[in-house]
Amino acid sequence: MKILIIEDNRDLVQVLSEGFAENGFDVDSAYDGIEGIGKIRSTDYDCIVLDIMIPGIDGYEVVEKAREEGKDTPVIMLTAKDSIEDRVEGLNKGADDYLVKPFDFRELVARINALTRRHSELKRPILNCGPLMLDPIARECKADGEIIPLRRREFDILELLMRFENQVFTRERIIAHVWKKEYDGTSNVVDVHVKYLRDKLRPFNLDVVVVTVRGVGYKVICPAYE
Amino acid sequence: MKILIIEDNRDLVQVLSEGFAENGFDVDSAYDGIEGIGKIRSTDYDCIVLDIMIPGIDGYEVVEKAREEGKDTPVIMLTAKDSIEDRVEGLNKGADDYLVKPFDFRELVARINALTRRHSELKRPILNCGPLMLDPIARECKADGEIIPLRRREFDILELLMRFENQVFTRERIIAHVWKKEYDGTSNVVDVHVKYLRDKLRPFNLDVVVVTVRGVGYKVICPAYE
DNA sequence: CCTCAATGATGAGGATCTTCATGGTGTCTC
DNA sequence: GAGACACCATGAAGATCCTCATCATTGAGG
Repeated sequence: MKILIIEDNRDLVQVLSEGFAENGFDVDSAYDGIEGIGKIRSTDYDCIVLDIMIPGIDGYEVVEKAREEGKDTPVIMLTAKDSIEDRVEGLNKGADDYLVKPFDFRELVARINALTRRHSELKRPILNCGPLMLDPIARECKADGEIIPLRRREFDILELLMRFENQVFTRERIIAHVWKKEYDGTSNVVDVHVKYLRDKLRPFNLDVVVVTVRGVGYKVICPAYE
Repeated sequence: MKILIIEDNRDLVQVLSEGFAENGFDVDSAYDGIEGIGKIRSTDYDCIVLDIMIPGIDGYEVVEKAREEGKDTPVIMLTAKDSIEDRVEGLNKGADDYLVKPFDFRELVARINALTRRHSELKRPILNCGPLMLDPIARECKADGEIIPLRRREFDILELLMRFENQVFTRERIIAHVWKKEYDGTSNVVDVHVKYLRDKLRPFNLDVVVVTVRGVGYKVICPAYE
């Protein structure tokens, strides 16, 4: 299993390389877009881990170029937290999954495995829950083919819950994942955004999808399977 | 020079350790609060790099305990992006500086050097510019002793400019530092927040402190030295 | 000096997010 | 079943942030 890391932070590259090596991956690296493109051209990788903010050609263009040249190697993008929302077009250029910095290394490995496992079938991870569909890359949420415009918090919460369907998340864990900070124990932000989310799903008779688990937290269920 | 890293992400610990070693530091590490406290008790470090979100006892409590026990070793906190604002009290528990993840390794080294150099004199880095004073740890901005309430963006921009007084920052660099994303070239967010900032400084005749450098960006000057 | 174009400043409006207060609902005990 | 309590849902208001359109300023070239 051959992996290419394109990332200008050399320290991060070193950590990742060692981590991957421990996981039995064969690792190669590039420190900017030009070098990255070159390596993609000359070698067949099983997966590419690509930072967006790199010197010269940025990550989006790297994916685009790779795709134009017929490479369909799975690509996981690393992105800073705020870059997500306003880059939807860029995100559509062909990446298969993404991870927000700072991230958990185990999660990165999990996503690489998920992508390479199903490589050659459907790649981009689309989350489904009955008629509800969520595309984390396009950052789109649809029900019955109709786009439901979600705001950042709503989207992030729904994505988290849908990635682990039927698994309960405490407010702490939701805050930690979505807000990337610790829970002070008093705020009810999560509740409020869950309400917003339900309000938007209700017209599709889907608000039951987000279920309250009293005394614990929230989870997403797929009503079709009930 | 002996440094202790308290951080649960073992990969990050390894990167940092190696980086520090290259800089001639003697490195020790702990993976949670309890272990950290223990090591602080038993050893005299020159500096402690401390993540806030660690298992068990969190970073704030570690600093607090260390200070209660009379340790005045400089502490640099690592914090996720959103944790800043609503943790002012926690931040006041005795840390000397902080760094927002994801950060640049060179910046961490620079801050360690700054802290240890002036250890035993004034430690906590207070940024001054004539009558204007900014405390990044307390997240407070004062003029003539009076607190000027700044919002997140305003504070972050002012802090960046004041850390490098008289140095021009382009909108790109400001966006990269404060928003931690790349600049799309169209938005005028920076301009707007600079205006907000000036509006708040004007009552103190301090809006001239933030200077426009036409065609380039903004910088902070200290009018007293003119 | 005048004009034009580029650049920055500003005002207004709206989108999003958060907090707070209140009321409802489930759960436990007696 | 009634009451007490914890937990959750909701409405409303305000804080913060961002976009857009417009106006002012600056600098260059004629």
